[in-house]
This record gives sequence, structure tokens and C-alpha cells, in this order.
Amino acid sequence: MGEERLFADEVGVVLSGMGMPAAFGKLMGWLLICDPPQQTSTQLAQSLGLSKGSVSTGMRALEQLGMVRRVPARGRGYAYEMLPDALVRTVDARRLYLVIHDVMQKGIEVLGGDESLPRAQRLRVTRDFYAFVAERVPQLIDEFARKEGLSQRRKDG
Amino acid sequence: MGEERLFADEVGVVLSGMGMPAAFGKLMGWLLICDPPQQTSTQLAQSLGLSKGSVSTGMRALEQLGMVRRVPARGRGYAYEMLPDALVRTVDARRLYLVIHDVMQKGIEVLGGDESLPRAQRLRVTRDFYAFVAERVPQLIDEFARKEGLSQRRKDG
DNA sequence: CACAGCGTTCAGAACTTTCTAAACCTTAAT
DNA sequence: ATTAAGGTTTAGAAAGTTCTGAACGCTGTG
Repeated sequence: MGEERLFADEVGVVLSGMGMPAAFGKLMGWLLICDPPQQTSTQLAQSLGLSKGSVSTGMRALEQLGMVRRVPARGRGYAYEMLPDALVRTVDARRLYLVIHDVMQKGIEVLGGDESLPRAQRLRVTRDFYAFVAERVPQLIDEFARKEGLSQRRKDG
Repeated sequence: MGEERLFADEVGVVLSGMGMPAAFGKLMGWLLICDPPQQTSTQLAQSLGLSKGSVSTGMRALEQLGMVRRVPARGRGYAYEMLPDALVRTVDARRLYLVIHDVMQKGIEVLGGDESLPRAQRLRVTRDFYAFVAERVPQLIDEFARKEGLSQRRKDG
């Protein structure tokens, strides 16, 4: 088994340690180093020893996260290709931050809606922090993109 | 069942949706709004309908993450109290970013160690990005802490 | 029109994780 | 020293998730 395959498996273990499916991580690891960068589902299944079903599910997830795109393949169908800034995008999940923001707001309301209440302190700080993060993370990513010369156009949400 | 309990349960659902144990989220939600802020294991188990074991495990995790601290309790033992900036701390998990950084570095080595290789682009960008994030996130947290007037002293690691 | 190649969906098996309950240990008061 | 209260650990049950393999649908080709 090649070193590249071993690398893919290792990414699988790392991601699995973060609470995601192992197949998801394997696919990610493989797409990060494979040659050519474009791979069909069949190729992925064979290269990684995964069932077609696992590949289908995993690639759907990667696509939904915006880490992977489909490109036309020679002949019929399409192939998958990882974007150069795939993992950069995962940090840009503002929705995640806002979920926490909203829960904290709800907590304040449970306490009566008075933010100055001592009991509401923890909730308020947390809420404001996640609003802050949701605002700043995109800026951070832009800064990095500029520094790297990535042509990263940002659509604000 | 009180609204506060419902809020705790809801946080449990949200956290569970992010891949963490539900009991963990329940404890977090409860500690965010409970009165008084100090709670013993027994109180937590009763208030949330959890077994003593679940509380013990969950509180260990919360303590290890630095979100909760023990305070002396009247009489014997201690009580738990959530820190005002508990959730701020969770974002400061630099180790997490560096894990990804290291995996990317390993991938570059699998490819022969030549970063200028086209095939190594994705790996290099990702590696550099996570180094960037690991450097900037602490700054971001400091900025927020200053703005909020939180006495957040930072030890650099 | 029939066929071959691909990809998706779905049901079940295997696995991992979480929760509980009971036994055990520690601490403090009498 | 004994006892009662509280906390931790552990084994086992319960629940949830992921993976696979087979059936299905679609698309283009001969």
C-alpha cells in the first residue's frame, strides 16, 4: 500500500478523532494529494477501499461544505476535484457561530430579557463573543487570501 | 418542567448536533443560567435528571476544557461554577489548529518535500492557513477581552 | 431499442459511544 | 471508630452512527 494511501488513512483517523466519519477524512486526505486532482467516484472507491455508497455519501458532504467541486470528465459524467482553499472554507462557517449566538440570546430571554442582571452575564458575554467572531473571521480569511494571492471573492451573508 | 430546564435540554440538543454528548451540553446549558451559579454534583444530577456517573464524566470534561472551576462548598466537598468567559476559551484551542497544520506538513513530505510542486499547493495553502489561524485567534480573543473588560491574562504557548 | 457503465439510494450488519446503576472509596461529623 | 453523605469508577445495557452490498435509475453508445 502506497504512502499516499497511508496519508489518506491517517487523515481519516485525525478527522475521526474530531467526531467526523472516517470515510470523510480518507476522501479528504486522498483528494489533497492524489494525481491527477480529478477523481471519479469509481476511482475513489478503488483507491481507498471504500464502497460506492460510502464514497457517494462522503462526497456529498464534501460538496455541501464547498470543499469540492464537480468538473466534467472525459466521456460521460463528472469527476471531483478539491478546491485549493478547501480547508480555509471550513473555518468560514459563520452559521455555526450564529447558532451559539442565538442559543445564548434565548437563554437571556428565559431569564427575563434583562441583560444587566448578574445572572445574565455569562450568557451576554458569550453571545457578544460569538457575534464578534462571526464578524471577524471573514476578515481574517480575507487577509489570508490577500497575503496568499488566492483569488477569493467573498459574498457576504 | 421549568423553562430553565428546557433551556438546558436545548443546549444539550445543539451541542449533540455538533458531535458532543448530550449530557455535556445539558450541564453547560444549566450552568449558564442556574441560580445560584455554584452547583454540587448532586444538585446537577437532580436538576437535570442525569445519573451521578454522567454528571461526574461531564463535569470532568468541562473542567479539563477550562470552562468550569471548583469552588469550596458550605460544609464538605465543593461545588462547580462556570467561568464568565467559558465559551470564549473553547475557541482558543490552538492545539486543534496545529494538529491539522502537522498533518498537512506530513502530506507535503509524502509528496517529496518540495513545496513548489503544483501537487503540493493545496497542502501548502492549508498548512499556512492553520498556522495563520493559530497565531491570530489568540489576538482576536485578547481584543474581545479588552473590549469587554474581561481580565483575561494570556499565557502564550 | 438494448446494453453497458456510473452513480445513488436503501436496508441491514457491525461498530462505537453514551448512559445508567451498583459497588467502591473518601470525607467529615458524632 | 462508626456512620452517613457525596463522588468516582466500572461493567453492562441502550442508543445511535457508519459502512457495506444489493437493487434501482439514469445516460450515452452501438
